[in-house]
Amino acid sequence: MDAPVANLGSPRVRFAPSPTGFFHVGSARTALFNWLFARQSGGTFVLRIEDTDKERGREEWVDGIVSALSWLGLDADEGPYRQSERQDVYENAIDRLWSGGFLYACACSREEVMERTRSNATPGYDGHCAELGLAREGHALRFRVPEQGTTVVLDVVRGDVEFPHASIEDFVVAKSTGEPLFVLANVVDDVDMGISHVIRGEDLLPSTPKGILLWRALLGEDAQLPCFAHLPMLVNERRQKLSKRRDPVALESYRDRGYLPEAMVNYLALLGWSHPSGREVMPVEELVARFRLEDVNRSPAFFDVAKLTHMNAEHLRAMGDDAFASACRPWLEPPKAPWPPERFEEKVFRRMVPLVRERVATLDEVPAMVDFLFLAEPLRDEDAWRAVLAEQLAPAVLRAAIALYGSCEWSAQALHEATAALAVELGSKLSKAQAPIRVALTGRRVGPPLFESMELLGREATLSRLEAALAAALRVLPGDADKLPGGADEVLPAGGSMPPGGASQAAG
RNA sequence: GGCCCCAUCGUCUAGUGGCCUAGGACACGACCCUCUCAAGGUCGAGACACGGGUUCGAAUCCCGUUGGGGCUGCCA
Repeated sequence: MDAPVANLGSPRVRFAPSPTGFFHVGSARTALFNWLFARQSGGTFVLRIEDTDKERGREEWVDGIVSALSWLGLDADEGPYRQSERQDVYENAIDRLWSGGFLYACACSREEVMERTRSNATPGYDGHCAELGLAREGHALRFRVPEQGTTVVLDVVRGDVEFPHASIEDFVVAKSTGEPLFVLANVVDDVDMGISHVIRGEDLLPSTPKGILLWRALLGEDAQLPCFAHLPMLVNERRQKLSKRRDPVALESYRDRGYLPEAMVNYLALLGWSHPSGREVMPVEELVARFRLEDVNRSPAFFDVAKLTHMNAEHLRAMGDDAFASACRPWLEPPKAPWPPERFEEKVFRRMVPLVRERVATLDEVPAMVDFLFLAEPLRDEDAWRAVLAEQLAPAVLRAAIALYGSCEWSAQALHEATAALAVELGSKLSKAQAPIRVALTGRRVGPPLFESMELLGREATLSRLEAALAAALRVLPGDADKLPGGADEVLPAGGSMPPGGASQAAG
């Protein structure tokens, strides 16, 4: 091991996940706070994979960590280092601890340890093997915790936390195979990598005094310890620590559901920290500028998807057309999009961008906003379709619309005016009259502004969809004009002119 | 059980002894705007866990209680 690196110069922090599953939003928050601190202090952000347990780590999980950090934009300055490649460093540390008399070999089986723990008044393992003088080889190695005294954790967010040594058992630092355990490898690496600030979840607070004991055993009683900051836990609605088993915590799933990395970062930053001005929606640069470790609070925070969703909508609305369009990319082709790729028209979509952007909270809502433009027939929301077309006014509106749209100027404004006039003619409000037209064209009762949509859809598709809807409306209203042997073409109003069947005006 | 942490609206939080009849945001409700839906605007309901201290004065400091959580592995 190299000489100790004191807390001089710029800070060095590390994010040290273990690759035991998909990437967790709680891990993302820890990584973010480390990264923010490093960036705002001009420090170094180190990525270290804690894969000392060979039976659990999997390469794909390491890839998951790296890609998740990359998606969030939390770039590491060093690493990833892997503990699995640093065995010699730990063995060397164990040698030194052994020869320094800090360790003893323990031959107790798991069952024996459990019995001793249960029957003994002192917490944890009772130190049974401490004075047996067993050989080092083939045995687990335990750290000899002093019986007297207290170890104090100096924590930036929690203040000084005291742990009486009497409450700390003689913990295992190396397996009987010689492999190091987390608490040892973690400290050895922090020392070796010159880590100045340990920023991690509060669940690690109870193991911190053990780490400090090791740190001092390795470097001496007056060793320069890192500055600790234990972040409040992220909890579920039942106020329990977020769990991979029961809670939706996979970062990837949020990405796949159309959440923006900048929204995720913004939201995560607000869990346990707040901007001094109270501002909530802000770019990452602002987070970097204002983040202070000392301002992190102490109480657990519920990961609230509803608020994340709101944050996402805010970030979406703040995006430029190009950025929004490119963020939409994955949602504009199968399997996320329901239309055949060859029918998609970039120009048409780009015209829709400003209308869509302010109506979606997540990107996976985008396809449903525009699918009617790229599908031969709109996808029908059957409930909406039936309900709207069953209105008494529907056939008249559709007939009049067909007549009007056959000849009017094909622009959103002209269509708006024509439809408004139609409503007046029928003694209806425009808001009511537009409903059957909307459902005829888009299959849904809600969606982007109707007249802009119509302009892009084009006269031909508009008219044929209106006619199909009229036919359907007459079927559900038998009293109106029963029996339509010839289909929609025969129900055009007498005074209406035939549609010229012009070519699509879409995206002209 | 032991050790440790935490405690302001349903949720995230502001608040560091008087500026608090406790502020903001999300969610919720009403209204306005409006071609639907959003967005936006206005308004509304909604919290200092409890009990003792200290103090002229406490959400803020101290003690206790209660509640919640974490840790307690030859996992990390």
